[in-house]
Amino acid sequence: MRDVAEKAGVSVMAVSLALRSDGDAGRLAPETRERVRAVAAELGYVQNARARALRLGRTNVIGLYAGHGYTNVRLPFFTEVVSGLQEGCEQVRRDLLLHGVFHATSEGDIVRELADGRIDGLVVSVPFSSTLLMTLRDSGFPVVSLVDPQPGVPSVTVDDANGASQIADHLHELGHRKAVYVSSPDARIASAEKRLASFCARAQSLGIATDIARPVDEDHRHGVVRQALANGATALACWNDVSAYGILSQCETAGVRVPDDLSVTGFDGVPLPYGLRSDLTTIEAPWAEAARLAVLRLDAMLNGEEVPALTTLPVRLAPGVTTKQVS
Amino acid sequence: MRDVAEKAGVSVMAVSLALRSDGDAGRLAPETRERVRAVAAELGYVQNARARALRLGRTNVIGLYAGHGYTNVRLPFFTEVVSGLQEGCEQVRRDLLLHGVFHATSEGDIVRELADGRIDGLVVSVPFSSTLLMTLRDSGFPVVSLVDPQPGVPSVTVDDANGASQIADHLHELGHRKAVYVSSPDARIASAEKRLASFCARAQSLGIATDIARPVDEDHRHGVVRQALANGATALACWNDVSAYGILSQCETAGVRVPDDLSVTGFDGVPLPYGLRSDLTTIEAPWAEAARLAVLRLDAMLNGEEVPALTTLPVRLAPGVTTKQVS
DNA sequence: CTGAAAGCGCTAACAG
DNA sequence: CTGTTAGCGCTTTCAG
Repeated sequence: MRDVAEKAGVSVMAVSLALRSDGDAGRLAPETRERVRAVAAELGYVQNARARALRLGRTNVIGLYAGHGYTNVRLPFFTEVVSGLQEGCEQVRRDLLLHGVFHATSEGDIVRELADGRIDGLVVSVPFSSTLLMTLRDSGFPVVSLVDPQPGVPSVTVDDANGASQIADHLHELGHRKAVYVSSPDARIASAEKRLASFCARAQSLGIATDIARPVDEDHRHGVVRQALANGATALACWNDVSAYGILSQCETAGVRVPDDLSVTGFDGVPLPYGLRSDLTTIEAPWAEAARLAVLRLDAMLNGEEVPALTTLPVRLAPGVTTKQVS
Repeated sequence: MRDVAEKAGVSVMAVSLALRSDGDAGRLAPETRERVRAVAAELGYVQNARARALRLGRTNVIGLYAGHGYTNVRLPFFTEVVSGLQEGCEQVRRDLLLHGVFHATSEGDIVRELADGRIDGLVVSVPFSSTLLMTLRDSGFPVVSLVDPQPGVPSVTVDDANGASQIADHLHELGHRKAVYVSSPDARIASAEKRLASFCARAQSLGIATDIARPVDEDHRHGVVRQALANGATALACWNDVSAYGILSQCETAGVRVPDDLSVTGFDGVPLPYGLRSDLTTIEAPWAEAARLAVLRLDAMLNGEEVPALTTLPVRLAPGVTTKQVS
């Protein structure tokens, strides 16, 4: 920068001003400005992001925290989330940092890493209230919660209750009168419990008898399928697609035909790659859009704007071939 | 930091030393060190990454460049690549930056952004020689190329030639004597051309007559399928899985049965989500592993070590149900 | 409209 | 073994 200043016959200050993209445009004579820019281009000068970050107190980078360990983009759900974050980042001209270091370290270390200034703010996706998130929030670090609303943290989520109730409606229309709701083994997951409660409430009012299962592994899922059939259930409503595909896989090994012997539904509705059609009847939730909005919220916070405490996006039923009319 | 120093009754310097994780451990009395650490913990002090980055001249962050626009993690190929990069980053304790800003800007701006110090090095995945990459390389910026080897840049790739030749062998064993190779419409993609050349060479020596197609869109792919059947071809070998799934989709709309009427093969073999089995006969290429190695190479470069110019990973045939014996 | 000085928070040198 | 000095590259006062 000093080189540029010397060669252009101005002060370092002037160079700094001349290269400012939009801010204080009027402070420098257009002529000087252009001359400085020309010299800078000639010398191949690029502003140093590190120095800038230190001086300005921000990096224009936001991070993603999705629990200990790095985010598994192989899970379709996170593929969508990361895609949405990228879209949002492009929109607000920021970069996205995928943290790679907080595996197998203490929670204190993780907070330290997240709040050490390498990012300006964080999108958090943890399924239940975490002390880590609360620590971050209490320290005044800008955080937005995705998926599961967290107290005191602006959140973006989808309408779990409505989705679950749409599933109940769908099954009712198809004539199902006995179902099993396959929920998460971990009862702390807020969104899962919301779906469960909403499904059961709706099912009850529609006259669908509902059992609840919380399978923890493949064997257990196998048992759930057998038990359901033994009890005369005609449908299995799963709390998310991952769980639904697990059930489908067990049905296949057990020789249970879907949807002839049993109807199966999921929740999330993330598109498959390669344009492959998903056959699963599910609730399509706009996770990418939710993630994009989370970035916009975070950006607004960083700009000192007020942001809504909660944004809930609508979901819709996507009928597949895993549900059918009860004969 | 000054607060910590005062409270512990030492100089700022001592604090800096005490908090160093591994480096100069012996320079400070263990006792002082512990005292300082205790005070730091008490005050909730965290080192400022921005200041550190400026002073040390590095950020411990590496970036990914996969062409203009942000990397589409929805493409299974990039899902694998990003996963591999994450694994590598964890291993070398660095973060991964997904750039969000270089969409719709000039190439100069992109180079400026990539080389402005926000990242220490870059993993590049571009299918053919790009001036951007050469500019970066010539400026001495640490770069590793993934997928397509680039002159003067350490590269990690998979054995395209061997994979293509395995496909030819497979088709030959199944009795195919006439095939169409479905390549990329863009003849500049080095890996695609390598696969094409290797397939054709092997096919010829095995006595398989091979036509070449370079379909640009769905209509065109439709034509390729019809033409292939009209010409008596019994197999379509596609240069990658995306292209193969496109062909399969056209076969379906055209009422062409796979593999009864036509065998179809792909290349990449990326696993599908949800444990779904892919039915496509393809070449499994370890892209995640390649990406992980790319990070290790980059890290080695940044540590001033010598790195091999080219690393080629082996691939293997994964037979599916889209190929069968010619009757 | 432009320049000079001060400092963001940290660490590498050198003294003590 | 510890403290002092200087400076990474930039921008924000405050004078000119």
